[in-house]
Amino acid sequence: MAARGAVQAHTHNHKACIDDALKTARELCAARGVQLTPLREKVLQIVWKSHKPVGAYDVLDELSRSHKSARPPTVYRALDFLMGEGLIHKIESLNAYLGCVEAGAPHAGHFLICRKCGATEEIVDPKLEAALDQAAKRARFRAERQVVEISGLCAHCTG
Amino acid sequence: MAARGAVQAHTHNHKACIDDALKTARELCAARGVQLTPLREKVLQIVWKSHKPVGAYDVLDELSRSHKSARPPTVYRALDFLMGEGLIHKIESLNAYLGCVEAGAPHAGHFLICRKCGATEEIVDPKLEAALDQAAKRARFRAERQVVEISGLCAHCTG
DNA sequence: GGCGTGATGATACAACATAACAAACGCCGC
DNA sequence: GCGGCGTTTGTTATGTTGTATCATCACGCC
Repeated sequence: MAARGAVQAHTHNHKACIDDALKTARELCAARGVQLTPLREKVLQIVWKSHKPVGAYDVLDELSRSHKSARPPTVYRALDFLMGEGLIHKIESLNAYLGCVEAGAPHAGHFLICRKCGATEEIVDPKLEAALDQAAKRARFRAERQVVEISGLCAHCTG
Repeated sequence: MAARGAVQAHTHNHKACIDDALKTARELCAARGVQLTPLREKVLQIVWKSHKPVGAYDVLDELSRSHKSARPPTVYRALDFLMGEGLIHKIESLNAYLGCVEAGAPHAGHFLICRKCGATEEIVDPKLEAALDQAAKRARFRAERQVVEISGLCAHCTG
């Protein structure tokens, strides 16, 4: 499935990737009894346009084409909803947002962010999760949220 | 030494902790031939006033008492200098800054952030570092910077 | 003295995010 | 039908965080 696991951002079929993400989102929201309204779905689609994190005001610019009344709160509310449902992540080090490739499975998001091409890969690594849990446990710290963002150069850009 | 390793933010002698951090900073800057000017040292001292991350504009408020001419660029320039010398870290998830307890030893900063009391502990954990390196390596990603911020409740606040 | 470099002063602005209240919409019980 | 309620969206304004740009100052050096 195009949107799962280690996404090859430079080579994959991104249209299928978006379609899949939107389909998953519709199913999840239906199952949960929450409303993935046209506005929210449009925002999700905009965030998914690439595998690069997108800023809220970029979303707003794009959204404004179809939604003339869109304003910052319009966008932030939609982003908050989507984050609440686990459909997107916020990349804290960039103040930007990214589609979640594991929507539906509760998880912390861990990311590899290429500073050259901007492509950002969400990684799922049990060993890393274990190491994070252990580190918190050692300090008798009750972890609730993990922000793990590794920036550098992706395989494609070092090549 | 008060400022080293796992700081017990709730119990330790913080005055000694600040003094130690400032002393280390002066020594490091002298050794490197860079200028820890009075302005920069004052900013460092303000950041070190607690073990809670402090916002740039909070630094500015505090700095203004002694430096009437201080403006946002004044503060951001000092913070940039201090980060460049590895004397403070930026906590991305809070847009705030924190004194570095391992100044002088190049390292990624990994943090445990208590959402209740705000105390933020910098952790040094070789296993976590190894897990992060491995995760990047597996994706053939050349890591340059790591942002690792775990928020939740500290040992003191879980009771 | 004149020059180069690094640090600070000063003004303006850009980028990111939220507060607060109003209006619209669907749903449900009556 | 319609009145009340919860959810979503509209609207205006403002708060917070961070930079760009150019001027000025201090110091060492030849």
